[in-house]
Amino acid sequence: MVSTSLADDADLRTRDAERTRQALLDAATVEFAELGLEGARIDGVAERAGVNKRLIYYYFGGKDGLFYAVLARSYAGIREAEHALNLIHLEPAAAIARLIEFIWRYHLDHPEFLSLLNSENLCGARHLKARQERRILDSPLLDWLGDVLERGRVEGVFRGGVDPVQLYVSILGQTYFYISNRHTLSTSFGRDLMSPKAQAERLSHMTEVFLGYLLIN
Amino acid sequence: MVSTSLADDADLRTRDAERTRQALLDAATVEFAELGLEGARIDGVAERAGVNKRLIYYYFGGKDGLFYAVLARSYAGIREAEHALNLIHLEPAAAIARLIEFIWRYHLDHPEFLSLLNSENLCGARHLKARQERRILDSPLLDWLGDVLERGRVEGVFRGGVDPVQLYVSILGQTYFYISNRHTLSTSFGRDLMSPKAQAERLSHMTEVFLGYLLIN
Amino acid sequence: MVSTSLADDADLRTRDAERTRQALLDAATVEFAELGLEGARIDGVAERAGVNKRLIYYYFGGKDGLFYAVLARSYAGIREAEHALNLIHLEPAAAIARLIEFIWRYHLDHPEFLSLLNSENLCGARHLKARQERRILDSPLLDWLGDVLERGRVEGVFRGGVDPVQLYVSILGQTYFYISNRHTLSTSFGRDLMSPKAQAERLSHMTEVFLGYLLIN
Amino acid sequence: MVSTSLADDADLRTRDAERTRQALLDAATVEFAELGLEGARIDGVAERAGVNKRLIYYYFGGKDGLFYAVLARSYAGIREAEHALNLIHLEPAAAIARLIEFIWRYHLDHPEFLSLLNSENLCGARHLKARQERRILDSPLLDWLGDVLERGRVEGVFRGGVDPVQLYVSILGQTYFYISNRHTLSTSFGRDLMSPKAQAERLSHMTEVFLGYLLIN
DNA sequence: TATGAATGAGAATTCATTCAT
DNA sequence: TATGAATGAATTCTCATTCAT
Repeated sequence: MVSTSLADDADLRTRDAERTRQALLDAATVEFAELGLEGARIDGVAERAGVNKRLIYYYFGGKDGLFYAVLARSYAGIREAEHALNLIHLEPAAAIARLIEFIWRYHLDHPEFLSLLNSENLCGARHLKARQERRILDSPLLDWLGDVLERGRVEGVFRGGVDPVQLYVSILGQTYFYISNRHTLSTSFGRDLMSPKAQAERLSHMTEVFLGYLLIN
Repeated sequence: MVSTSLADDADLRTRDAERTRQALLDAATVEFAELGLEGARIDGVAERAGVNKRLIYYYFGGKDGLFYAVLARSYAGIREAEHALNLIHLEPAAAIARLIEFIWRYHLDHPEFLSLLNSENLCGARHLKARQERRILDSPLLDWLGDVLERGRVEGVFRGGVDPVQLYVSILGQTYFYISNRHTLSTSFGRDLMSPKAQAERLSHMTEVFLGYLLIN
Repeated sequence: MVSTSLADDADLRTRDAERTRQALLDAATVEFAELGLEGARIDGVAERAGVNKRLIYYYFGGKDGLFYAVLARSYAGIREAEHALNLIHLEPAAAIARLIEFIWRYHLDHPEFLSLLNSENLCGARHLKARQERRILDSPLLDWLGDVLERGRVEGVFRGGVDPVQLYVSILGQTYFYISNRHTLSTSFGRDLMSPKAQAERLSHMTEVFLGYLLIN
Repeated sequence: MVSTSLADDADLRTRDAERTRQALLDAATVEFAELGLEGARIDGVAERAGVNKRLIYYYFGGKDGLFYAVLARSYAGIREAEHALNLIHLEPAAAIARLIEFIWRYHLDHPEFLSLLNSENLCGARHLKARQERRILDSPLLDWLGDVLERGRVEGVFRGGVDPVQLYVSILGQTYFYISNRHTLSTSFGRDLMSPKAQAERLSHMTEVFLGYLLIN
């Protein structure tokens, strides 16, 4: 009853190890998102994870390694979500609307991702540049957006000459800025930007802008 | 162009409170913009300013007081620049183009302002909320944009029903995000986003989007 | 109307100087009493006095000089109060009771004096030892107590062989300790030691003890 | 007598948490007693203890936590010493004399305790009030004194109507004040109050006062 | 794999004091 | 006599990281 087979022991250890890693990543995601790269504390992460802080060094090498792991996992998360999106069988206009809504919802649901990106940009993207894992940065959305724009042009509903990269950045910018800067914006405008009504208005405005721009007549 | 007058140099050593204050604010603006609120160091600011760090406490009370002063001065700077903008005597479409260009140029020329805003948002805008100096947040641009939209609508060139606040935030978002997230974006796209050519393309894209959206026909 | 005679000017200046000195001493007395010698702040004193802190150096040379001045003035205060006490025309027992009451009241009314003495003792009385102003320490009470004890012995009402110094210290100790240690004592006993009732009980207890000890029969 | 065993020295370098804690408490007791709460230095404590100062924060949270720990241990020390005192099998008068002598000796041997209490009172007993560990403050002496007074009264040797709390405070006051204020008192009187002779005289005076007060006839 | 103990460099902040006017 | 500006040395406290087990 006390002894277990060697294989089981190894298994359990492996599973615990993985659980510990995930607990650390979860905790670190919150810590980094709330406090920024510099503001986050190793002790804070360990405490949130309920784990000895020495393990952060064991698993991730240090604070920067941990941050990179968190960031990479966040990118992986959005990549995964993107794959669930299917624009091909939608009409061009509907596809654009769907894309905007997807990005908007994802940013709303994952403000921590925006915060992590801010941190990464503050330090000149040194974590991403250090490791050349370009894969995690490649979004299929860009290609799909290109397809949709082309399809719309061919069908005569969209204007031509639209750079998918520029448009993609514009969509991201409109959602990102609204959410990431909500505190200063709501202080400026004296409005709650995050009420359900405000959210709905924002989404319909964005959709209107981009479709208004793209659609011919 | 680089040299400063002897008088300036000499005066820096004299007991000129205002000059010392400004030197600290200049230094702190750079330090906070480059390293963020948490990453900035009191020693770093003092060294950049060539001033005893004790004076930071003497004049600003502490790191947070200094940050607020820096932020407030940055807001004042953009407010001042805005006043030089004159949209009234322009046709609606030209006024919109001018507005977009103004914001774009200002953000390009003052990336430190974007960084400061990111820092302020990261901490929930606690500095702005602590002092209720709402004045510094009030931009005349919003009113002017409202006027332009209305003028365009009356003249029959712009669509109606456009919320100036939403549009203002959209314009800001498109410029802000491109500049603030340039490091991760350029890593993602493998493009230099800041080359003169890229800048020009970005501006013309943005103008196209918003005018394409607003203009009827 | 604008010009005043030179003499008046000098007078006014002198009077203002004295007022400033007194304001500083008043402020410092409170600051030192509340926070102790080490806990007291030069800035705190200047602020309480509503005076530039440079003047502390001008008038008193520094923190230690200020503390000594405060202490000396406090001693002078109690010496002055003592002179108003007249034990000679009282019967021995009444004189003792009067003496105890006087000390008790003075300590109650001047807890800052106790605190200052504690500070001075903590640093080995270095301020008093540095200047040999023994005069300020000489209390007439000791002589008067000696007289009363002798008178009582001769009249056959008091026991003999009582050392006035020991008795004086005992009386001081009983009042001093109760007041100086009131915070820990009241925490220990869970009683408010400073209510009027508690104060009255304390005084009558002390009087009882010392008269019970001294009186024959 | 002075030398410590090799084992002790070696162990101080090992990772013995309890030993480190005690070393810090010993060092801090001296530092706080000599310099007061405000005058004591974290660096001073660490240096005296031969320990990294970071550990003060690790074990005690900060200066105040350390002070409380020191104070609590000091209270525990006197509580322990008290338990060795046995008054029950002594005659009332002898018991009182024994009690006075015990307190006197304890204060003489532990002047640091008096100093710590002064510090605690200076700050309004905030450390004790913050934690509600009333137990450490409860002395058995008070009950025992009550018993002795009652016994004496019943046996007809002591006067009645004596409040044990008042008497206890009086005894404490007489010993405490003499020792705690020895520097100013000896400066005042120009006598060495701590010579063996002076100590003996003080003890006999105190005993005489309280027995003179209590005993009938 | 996991952990409590320990550390050195550095962080913000404080403080008595002096300078220049 | 008075004052705002300036300073250097401390002082408390923090932090990422390593050690020993």
